[in-house]
Amino acid sequence: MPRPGKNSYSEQKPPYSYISLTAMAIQNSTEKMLPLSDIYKFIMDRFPYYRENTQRWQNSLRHNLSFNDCFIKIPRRPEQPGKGSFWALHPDCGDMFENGSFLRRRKRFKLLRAEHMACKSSPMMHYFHHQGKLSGGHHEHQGPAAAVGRLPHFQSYGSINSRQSGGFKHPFAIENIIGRDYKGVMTSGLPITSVMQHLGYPVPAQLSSVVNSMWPHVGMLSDSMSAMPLPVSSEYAPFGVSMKDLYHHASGQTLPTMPVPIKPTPSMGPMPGLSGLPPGPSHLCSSSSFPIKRQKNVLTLISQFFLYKPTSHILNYIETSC
DNA sequence: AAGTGTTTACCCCCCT
DNA sequence: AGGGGGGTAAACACTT
Repeated sequence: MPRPGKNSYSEQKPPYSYISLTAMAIQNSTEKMLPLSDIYKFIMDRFPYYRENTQRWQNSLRHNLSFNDCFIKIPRRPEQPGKGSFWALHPDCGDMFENGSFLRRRKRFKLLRAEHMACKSSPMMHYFHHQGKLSGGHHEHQGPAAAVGRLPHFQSYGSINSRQSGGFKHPFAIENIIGRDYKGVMTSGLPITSVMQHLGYPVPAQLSSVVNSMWPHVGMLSDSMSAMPLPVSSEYAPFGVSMKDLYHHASGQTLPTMPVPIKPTPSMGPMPGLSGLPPGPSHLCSSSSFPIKRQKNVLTLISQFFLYKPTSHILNYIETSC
């Protein structure tokens, strides 16, 4: 097994699986999705081993893209002509790799049968709905703001991962990728209802007043929702980060050019308090004097309002903003 | 035609 | 031995 990071892989096969390599390529892209040809290019640029026998490994890679549920297809826009679709990571596959390392997956990411059918029949819509899903499972406590954050291309990776792995932030986690670029946006204090309006959802005054009365101090999106970059323009380019930033670990430690296995430190235990709550909107519950149950009712109200929009509306949004 | 995407089959390795 | 993850080959369909 070659040691990654120090020596070139020119002669030896990198220790990463095709799934890992593909995930690296996608996460390394600014838009968190890549056409197949760009995935090839990423791999060949970084791993000379893959500059040979291209037919063999590219066939394997395509097989992995289709076979593994952790990869989803994003159709091209009409103004983006070209062959094939874009490939992205499924929003819930963030904890796929053990200890954040690309060397080994902890488990295969597998959709349930129903989910699989929905995803394969309409991946974009599945992606959207999955991102916005609020009830059940570990999404139970996430509010509508989190749903906003999980809209397609507002956030693509890392929230689940970072939540489950405590304080540990993999260098490819969204927290480390986004960095400071969105801090200004996030601290701008946009009300949730404004975000919804920004996305094209008419917000009745009744709903605004409910939100404002319930959360006079937390109706704003703050920097604690750092995993929820907001659209700053009509252009879809929310992840404009340099490679330097990408490989700069949260601790300030600079990583080698090659991704290396990440060892968790003893301090990487679960986040103190707020068990089960996402790192983003946790303050909605923790700092408010309103009972959590009542807040959840409002969150549910908003989420229903947000999600139960006609498909055409959602599709229109995706078409215009992706 | 070439590239892309899907599916099936078989193999190897590792772990339990 | 059985199961799961991963790699490879190949056939086939579809798209550009």
